[in-house]
Amino acid sequence: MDLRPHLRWNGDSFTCPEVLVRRLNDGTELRGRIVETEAYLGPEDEAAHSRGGRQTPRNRGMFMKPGTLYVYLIYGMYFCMNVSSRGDGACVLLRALEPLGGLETMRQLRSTYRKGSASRALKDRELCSGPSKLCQALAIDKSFDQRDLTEDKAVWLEHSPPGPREPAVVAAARVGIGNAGEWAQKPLRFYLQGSPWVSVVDRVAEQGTQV
DNA sequence: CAGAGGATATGCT
DNA sequence: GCATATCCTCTGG
Repeated sequence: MDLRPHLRWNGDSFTCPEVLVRRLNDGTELRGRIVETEAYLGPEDEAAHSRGGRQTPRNRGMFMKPGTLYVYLIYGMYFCMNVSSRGDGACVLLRALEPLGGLETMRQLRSTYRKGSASRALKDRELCSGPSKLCQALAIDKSFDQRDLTEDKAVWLEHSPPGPREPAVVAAARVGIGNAGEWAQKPLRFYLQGSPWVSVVDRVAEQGTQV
């Protein structure tokens, strides 16, 4: 298994996007195809939590072996899910999934965590179109931090069957990192062009993308 | 549709 | 104290 998805997504061998599977305690399996990621390159990356090589209790998973999960709490109330990609502080943030199975359970999980929970039913596109949304939809929380994605019984990756055409991948600036200098501009966010499941579409970046 | 504001744990100055 | 790899609700055009 290639556990350096940001290289896969960047390279010319992007033919088999991965499917993330989450098995709940009751046996329900939730499935989503990864359609958007961000790469964080490690100590040199000013926008990464591992910048400067600093290790804290929070970011320890970034420095563990490739395939280790780094799940952290953001803004005091949401989770983000990353996969360590080299073991030196580099990782991949999962930003959006195309829901493939267990959508009703995802909808339930999402509304449970949401604020005014009594409100409207969520559309399919609202289930996994953001890093913290997908954590809610798949019931991923801090207890998954530092787990091994290649060994865990509750969460793993599967290859999705190759489609008729290679999907075009857009490389765009990462989201939500305004204060990281030149690193904020680098095209380290990758998503499937035209996918309705991504969190943020960058029309300008798509102009420069070779299809 | 765009923008403002709130919730609030963790790490840094 | 202050910023942050976010999301949701409310308001105004």
